[in-house]
Amino acid sequence: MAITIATWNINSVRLRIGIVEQFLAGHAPDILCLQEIKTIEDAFPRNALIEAGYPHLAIAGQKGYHGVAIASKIPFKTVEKDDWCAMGDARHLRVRLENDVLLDNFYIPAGGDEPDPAVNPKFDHKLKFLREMVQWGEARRAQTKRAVVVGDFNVAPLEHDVWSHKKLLDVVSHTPIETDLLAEVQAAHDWVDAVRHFVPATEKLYSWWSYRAADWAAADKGRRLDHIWVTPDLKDGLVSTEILRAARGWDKPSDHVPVLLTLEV
DNA sequence: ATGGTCGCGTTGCGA
Repeated sequence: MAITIATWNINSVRLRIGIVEQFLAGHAPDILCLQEIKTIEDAFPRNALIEAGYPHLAIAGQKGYHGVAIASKIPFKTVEKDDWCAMGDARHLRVRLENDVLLDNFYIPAGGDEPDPAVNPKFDHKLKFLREMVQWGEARRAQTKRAVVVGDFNVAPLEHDVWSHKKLLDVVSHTPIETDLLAEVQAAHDWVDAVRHFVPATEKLYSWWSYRAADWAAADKGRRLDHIWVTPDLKDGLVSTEILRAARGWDKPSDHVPVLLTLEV
């Protein structure tokens, strides 16, 4: 069967539940993975998602910061969450689907402003998180052949995943130390970048535009921070992808837009 | 070169 998985950094699910409903009504993914829900689990807008047709909910919440969730039309066999870097942050959820496909949803730390782990603890945390992901991939690759990983990775890995490769080489999200580490994460499980499977690496492609631009669309200084990867065994099942740029122009938008993948599993 | 805008939960912090 073909399923559609979407990932979206929503930047407060309570504030933006209206555009979540709009997105689900218009695009009807089978599974929606959210990051930065910015709420505890008890205050998560469960009823809105159930009424929208997504009764299967996995939520890892935290007061004020971070937080991830998975809302699904199809049931989960299991739900797990890992504690990355022993920080106690709500940055990860894993579900097993009925066909035994594993789906991991990540919110990787943004990393602050200064790209130097010696002076910036937030950047140090980001690099440690990525190194743990390398270990995770190496440990799991032998036993997990059918898996999808999505999320806000807060790294724009390729030259044309940012509006100016040269100008962003020393900007957190596109520094070589981060892009090299993300490449290690990808290699550790031979992950296939599902979106770039369909869009050539020579084409500019973004999923995030800063709130600080006076006119985000005119300036178009975006970055591709949100990703969907699949294991090689699922590569032949890739059907299509979409980055919903229009969502950046919706009422009271998130600074990220939904990224969608349809695949046969 | 600088500062620009968000959301949460209080007026600072993280993005």
